[in-house]
Amino acid sequence: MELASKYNPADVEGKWYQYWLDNKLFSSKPDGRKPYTVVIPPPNVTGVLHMGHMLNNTIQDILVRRARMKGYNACWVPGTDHASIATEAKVVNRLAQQGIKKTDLTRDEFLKHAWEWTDEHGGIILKQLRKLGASCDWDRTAFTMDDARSESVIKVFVDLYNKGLIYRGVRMVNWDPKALTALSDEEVIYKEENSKLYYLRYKVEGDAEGRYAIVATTRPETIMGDTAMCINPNDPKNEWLKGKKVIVPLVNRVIPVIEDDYVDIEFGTGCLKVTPAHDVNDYMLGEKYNLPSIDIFNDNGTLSEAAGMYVGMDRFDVRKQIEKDLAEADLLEKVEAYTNKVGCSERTNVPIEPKLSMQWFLKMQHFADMALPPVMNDELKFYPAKYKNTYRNWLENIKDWCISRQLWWGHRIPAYYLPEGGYVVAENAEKALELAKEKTGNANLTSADLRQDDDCLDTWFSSWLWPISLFDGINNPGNEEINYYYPTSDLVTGPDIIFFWVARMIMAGYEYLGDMPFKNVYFTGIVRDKLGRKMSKSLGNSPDPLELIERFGADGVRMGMMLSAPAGNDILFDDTLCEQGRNFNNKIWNAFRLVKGWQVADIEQPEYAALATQWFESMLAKTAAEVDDLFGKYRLSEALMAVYKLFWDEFSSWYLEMVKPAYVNGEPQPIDRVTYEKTLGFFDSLLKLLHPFMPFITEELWQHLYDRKEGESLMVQELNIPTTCDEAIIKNFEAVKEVIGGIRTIRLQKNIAQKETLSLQVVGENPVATFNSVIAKLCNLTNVDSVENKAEGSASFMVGTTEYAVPLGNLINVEEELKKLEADLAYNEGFLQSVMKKLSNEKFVSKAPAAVIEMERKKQADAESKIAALKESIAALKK
RNA sequence: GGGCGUUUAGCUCAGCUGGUUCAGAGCAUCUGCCUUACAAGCAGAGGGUCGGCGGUUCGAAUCCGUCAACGCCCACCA
Repeated sequence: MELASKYNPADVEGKWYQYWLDNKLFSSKPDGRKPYTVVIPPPNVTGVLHMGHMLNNTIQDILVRRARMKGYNACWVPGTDHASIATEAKVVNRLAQQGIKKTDLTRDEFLKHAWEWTDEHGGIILKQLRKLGASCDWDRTAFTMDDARSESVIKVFVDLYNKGLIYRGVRMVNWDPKALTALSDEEVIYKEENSKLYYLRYKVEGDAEGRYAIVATTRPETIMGDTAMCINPNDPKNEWLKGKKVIVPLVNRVIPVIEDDYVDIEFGTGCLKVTPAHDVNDYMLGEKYNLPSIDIFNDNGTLSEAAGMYVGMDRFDVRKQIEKDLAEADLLEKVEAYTNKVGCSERTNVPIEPKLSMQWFLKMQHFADMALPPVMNDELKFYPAKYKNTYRNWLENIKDWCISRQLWWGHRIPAYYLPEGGYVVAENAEKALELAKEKTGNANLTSADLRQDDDCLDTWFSSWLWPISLFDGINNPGNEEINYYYPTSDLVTGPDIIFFWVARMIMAGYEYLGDMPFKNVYFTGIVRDKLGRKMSKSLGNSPDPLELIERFGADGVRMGMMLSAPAGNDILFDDTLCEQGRNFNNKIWNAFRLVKGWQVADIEQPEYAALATQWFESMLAKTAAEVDDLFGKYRLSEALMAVYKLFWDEFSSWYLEMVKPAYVNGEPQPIDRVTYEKTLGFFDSLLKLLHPFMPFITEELWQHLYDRKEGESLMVQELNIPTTCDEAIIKNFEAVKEVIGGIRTIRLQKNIAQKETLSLQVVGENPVATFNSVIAKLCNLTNVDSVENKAEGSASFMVGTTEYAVPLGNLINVEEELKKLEADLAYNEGFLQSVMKKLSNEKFVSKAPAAVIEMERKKQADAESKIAALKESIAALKK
């Protein structure tokens, strides 16, 4: 077989992915094996793959593939999320481009457009994941708005309503004036903003001196909604305002001065304007003091009729205008620069408007009580564990969840209003009608008399059921799949959705299955550029994942992602990481070329090769054990590094160099069969260890390693490398490496080519004598001799307490050699001194554990023997 | 305003309950090599007073206190 000297991923990736699909290797059905289940964090249906998805899905694929090879029935369920606000916004924009306004359409017409959009763009991202190698069971692909999921959502809503956990009420909610919907608290992002603090003059009614109360506000455009002014009762400077009435500037409405210690005496003038309809705190004051509430805004953020002024203008235009008007009327005391936090919609990015409105809420205390303990006591583990604090903090301060959204794209709330007021909640219109008849006692009601609530549910109200609804556990409780796959094993997601999603899935899990939805949560970091900036479209610093895959191969990119991605740490992504991944692929490729290029003969196995295989067998076992341990701790990048070093350093640089047959007279020699078979076996094991990280190249090489049958695949081989190793041989070999390194250094310093043979002298006992044949081969030595005294004119070095010398005759520069030895001597004498200082410290000797003292004594003895040897060498040179 | 976390070689990070030769890895850097698997490579080398200060201890990167810088989360300050 001829192989190019460079690995070309494009030649193999598509081929093997199709092969895996054709052989149904990703597919999972309940069976007698233990399940290993992962549900994908469903990307937005209209989303496009970005680096965050790459990281997240690479990790999932690594975990899934490894579990599969460890003998689990691995099931990775893919799917997408309908993302109501984001998708609806996209559909509205597209319609706008066609000159169609949403308000011109009926709900059904709009939904038709939305489904068209979904069918067109939906699932692109899932296709892209295949390029990455994701081993999802695609037959299970789900959508949060498909029939089974929708039915589950509605069932759950009805159930929670019947349990008394869902209620409807008028509350101050976060209103998104662009998306025209309420948002949950979690969907509001507070941003620092440079704004102004306006000091407004409120004339005091009937004050003989014509005095003003000065109110500081950031939102002068809301004065039309003022229904009181509030002072702190303990504020001496505003004592004079008690019991007075003031006149709202421009508006000329007379409002009372009320007193509440909510007001901060230190802030501004200590006078607070109270606008119950447009501020959460003011709303509370309004409730408390029974103030009227004037809603001056329309849903889109323009001023309403109720404002009486500036009607129809946008809220921010009004702010500019009213500043002018106030100044003209001499009612503006001053304006100060001010930074404050403004809540913005997570989706549309516009400042949210606190708004009083009728919404549906889910009572959360009940869920919080269930969801907190299992995480705190590590039944359900978070990696990294620091997120337990974040989780706890949220649950301990839980607020009710506003679950209604004024959107059409989503699950419509199954509440039906009765003609004479009131409503019923039911899974469908028929059941609603029955209930309605019961409730009203009117048997003549028809479904036309009922009006279904127009609102949709929050997207997360469907995603929180994801681990259950994917296995139809809501519609079909106790079915075979839910029993088998639930609880799922690992969830891989970002910490940014710990409240939105993770916490709520835990809640739903305990509510509906009485058990956790997953056993472990792996929180990934955020993918940033190498300067630490978040990747964003506007910065243009976000690479296109598919282009990266083209440049470096999927395996190269996967490795690039994983090389620096410890759980919970942000990864600073840089193309050079992928380059490293690509280079590694090439290394594997070329090692394979070497091995498969050997001629095999039935000749005796050389001693050095026998030693090499023994040693590598142990290294392999040791690393396999290490990798097991690291996977157990979800330290994936370290596991990858361990395998990387095993392959590159131990296997390629040491093992292959040791067993590689020599050339004689320009002719390659054959390798003995025993070593050859062992080497193929090692390669097989290495490919298995590597496969979860780099599935494509490993499959390609595995297929060529031996003759394989159609349908066979590395991805379903069992990863069962023995993990017991011979520590002694590993330790001895470390010394061998040092000896070889010492000789190589001498060659380099003296500029002696590898072709020229040398000999090695070991002064005194040779602790690595068993490896002489290995040392001789790698260093091109004619002989390794044990001597009493090294030859004159030799370059020497020490490994441990043993001195090694390479006779070089007149090549030796005595001056240089002396300098080197003396530096070595000085170092060892200094070291001995520090050890002696410790040992002569009575407190140390009396208090430190015996083992530690023993260690120090050994250090002392070793140093002394080294010093003696060095002194001897120096004396010999000086002769 | 609270809470959490980070600070170890040029970069990204390991260093678990304090003690196996005065701190490790990968990348990058430097030196020498186009040696018939691989220059996307090979061989070798250099590089850190473990953020500052103080304490506990025979002994601290590792424990405690404090300060500083950075980051994240939560919170209604107009």
